[in-house]
Amino acid sequence: MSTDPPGFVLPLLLLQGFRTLVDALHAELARQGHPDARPVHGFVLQAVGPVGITAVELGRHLGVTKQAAAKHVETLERLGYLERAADPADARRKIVRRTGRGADLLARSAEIFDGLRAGWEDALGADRLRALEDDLHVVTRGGPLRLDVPGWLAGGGAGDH
Amino acid sequence: MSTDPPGFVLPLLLLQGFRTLVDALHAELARQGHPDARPVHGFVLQAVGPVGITAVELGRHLGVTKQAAAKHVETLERLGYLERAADPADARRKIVRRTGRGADLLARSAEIFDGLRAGWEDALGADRLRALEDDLHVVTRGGPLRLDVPGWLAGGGAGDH
DNA sequence: GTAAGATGGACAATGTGGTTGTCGAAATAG
DNA sequence: CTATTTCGACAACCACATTGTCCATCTTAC
Repeated sequence: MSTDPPGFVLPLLLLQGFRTLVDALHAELARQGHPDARPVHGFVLQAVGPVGITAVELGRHLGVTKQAAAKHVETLERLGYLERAADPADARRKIVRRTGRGADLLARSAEIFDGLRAGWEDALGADRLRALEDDLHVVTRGGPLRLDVPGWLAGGGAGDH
Repeated sequence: MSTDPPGFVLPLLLLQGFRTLVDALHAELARQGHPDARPVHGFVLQAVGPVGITAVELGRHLGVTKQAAAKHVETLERLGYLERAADPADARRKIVRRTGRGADLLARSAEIFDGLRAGWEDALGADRLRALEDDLHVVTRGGPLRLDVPGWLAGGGAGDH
């Protein structure tokens, strides 16, 4: 048996794997009418959910401040992926909702990811891919999805109010 | 047999796995005298290599502009991880080298990563972890390491001069 | 040997994403 | 009815990346 690889290759492989998938996703999304979509957008749209959400809640879901969340909303609104409406029950709240285009982006993303996964299945075999997923699930304990990755990588302290 | 998970969980698992490892690394690094170390720093120090490098070359290795690379060097110099020296053979070049502290950070990181990998080995079994690494190696084809992750996630176009 | 081009490093300006802090309006608790 | 909390907006600031420009220096061609 050969010797184990050094520990530091593991994180590199994981990051590279993530990047490989996301790059492929956006290459295909661009081809399917979403050239302006960026990796973060999927996270935000996912967090918005089917029923809508407020900026504060959104920030809480994503692990960033409400201001940062509001900025994303503004961007995605400009791109036509989100819309905001007043809440009739609470004049303070403005509900952020996905537009048809936003839903389309998510639907296509899901489909494309399924295709990419099928590609991995061809390369690795169904059993080994399932094992890979199961194992990652074990070691990560399925933490919440957070998109404060930029600042996190660079190292700025995160933390809401 | 149960049905396959949707494709979009795969990238999430990979990212979460990466984050899990890196968070654990830096928690331990902070305990071992490197509280200011941040995820990017390891990438930079690794790219600098044992013999030193110029800012332009560094940027090329990392997939960012020379200005961005120079800023990282400036930061790491301030933290005591890097030092710059004039090249006697070429008055234009300034060689960036790791300091003793920089080498120490890398050494400790390698050691800690080994420990984290051992933890995963305990949780998953040696064979399955090896399979996971091998499989990731297959699907990623071992691309170069790039640290333009922040801008990449957000979506800004990358590209040197 | 000198002139033209390429390379390395620094500086300035800009854009984006994030945070803190503050404020006013509206809902809720007492 | 008042006090507290919550939501959204505005302003300022910082970090990191980009492009563009400029100068010094090395290299190459003539």
